[in-house]
Amino acid sequence: MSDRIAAGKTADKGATRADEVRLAIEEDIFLGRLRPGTRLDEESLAQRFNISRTPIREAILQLVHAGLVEKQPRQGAVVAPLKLHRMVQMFEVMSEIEGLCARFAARRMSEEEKQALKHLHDTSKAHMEARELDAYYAVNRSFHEAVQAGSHNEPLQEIARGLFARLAPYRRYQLNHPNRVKDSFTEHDDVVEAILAGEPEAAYAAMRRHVTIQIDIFTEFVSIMGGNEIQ
Amino acid sequence: MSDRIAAGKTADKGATRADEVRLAIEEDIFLGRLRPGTRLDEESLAQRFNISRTPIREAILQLVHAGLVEKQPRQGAVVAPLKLHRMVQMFEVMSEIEGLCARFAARRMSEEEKQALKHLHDTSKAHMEARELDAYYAVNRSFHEAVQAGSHNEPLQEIARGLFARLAPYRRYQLNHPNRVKDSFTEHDDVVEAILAGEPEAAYAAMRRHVTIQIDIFTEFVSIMGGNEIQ
DNA sequence: TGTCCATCTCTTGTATACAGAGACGGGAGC
DNA sequence: GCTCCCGTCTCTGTATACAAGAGATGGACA
Repeated sequence: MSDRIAAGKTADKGATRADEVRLAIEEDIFLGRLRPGTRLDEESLAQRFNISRTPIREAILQLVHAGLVEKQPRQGAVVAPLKLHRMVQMFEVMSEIEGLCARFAARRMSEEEKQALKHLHDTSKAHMEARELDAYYAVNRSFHEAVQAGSHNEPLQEIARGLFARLAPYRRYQLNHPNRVKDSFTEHDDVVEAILAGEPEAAYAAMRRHVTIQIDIFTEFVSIMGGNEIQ
Repeated sequence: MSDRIAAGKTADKGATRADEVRLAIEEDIFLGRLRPGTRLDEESLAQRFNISRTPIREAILQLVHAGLVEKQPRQGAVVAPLKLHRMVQMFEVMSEIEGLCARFAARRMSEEEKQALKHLHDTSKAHMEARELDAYYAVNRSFHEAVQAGSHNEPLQEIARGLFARLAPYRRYQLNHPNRVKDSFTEHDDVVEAILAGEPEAAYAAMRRHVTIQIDIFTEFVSIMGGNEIQ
């Protein structure tokens, strides 16, 4: 049964093989085991998961429509390599989308949600002070997800998740920027404050600034690398 | 070859049968030939297009990920019926996304693009005065697409297109609202003016208002119908 | 007569076989 | 020695056959 699927989190009960494969490949992309540009060969994937090509094809199609994989008729699929200018555009949209989430969150979060958000933020502070990078970034992701959920707008959350997924493989590049963790925490601080105080525009501005700074760091990184296509 | 595909626009040269089927079904949904809630039976679709179930399944999967179709494992696919509160949320996001497009457009549109937008707007005025409803709404769509393209941000355009596609089957309901065409034109007028003048925030506000009004009309329509699920 | 259970059928999910389009390499010609 | 063309070969796209789950239907029992 599910032992046929080698990697990744276990899928839901009612899920099909295709879904399990999709989750596994998705995780491989997130974690960098599959780098952008890597070819996805149907036959070898079929062998790896010990199933036929049919569900593999379906999984790949789903990934194509999630934007994680690119595919051209009769020329196979590769993990989507993002062109630089497109990635900058995506960050640009991301900053607005996340800002929007924060604006809604400031208006709509329940007291429980606000407390949960504050708790997440406090946790990340502990990780920051202990210099636990990986833990900090894990909580960081939860933080953003909490704000997104706080928007109480599902389509908006889906858009945010989609953008996040497509940018995820590139986020690790900013890990090593000097003082990034400390600055990031300070920016989060502004966001939390505005949301807890129920100030939509301040929350929007703070979150937008936070994500925009990531664009700066990213383009800075790219200009050092000098490449037009990151892989 | 392509004569196997009965309906819709002809697909690209390199396209697969699955792509052709997807386009055909997409158009059926847009034009209301397939109403939300309609079951998509793989076998009968295969017969209709005179191909096997395999490409049909791929087409359906693509539609699922475009949000036009919903699917549960082993229970088939139906044209996505939107829950009311979800639809309102989508309009809510749409107003922000289109507002964002307008904001970017005001900053980034070239002189040629601005002239083309103005020309579209003038054309719609003629249709309005001649009371040519269908023509007006066709140009209306082009108008919105022009603004989206003017944002010069592809991911943003994709998001806007996706939302538009999912809302398209429901838009026709506002056709008959009293004075809607005239009001709509006036709202467009504000948008055009702001964009031509290069005023991002005014363009954002005008476009946001324009789409928000559609939400009002829509909810008004729904409250008259009284249903929780529109079909 | 109503309800519950078993079976049956219909539809989807998966496997496998086949066909066709590009890619790649070898050989021939310049 | 280099280039171009043709054949082969691999991989994707499609068809078809098979398996399995979900809902329907009918019968039996209360």
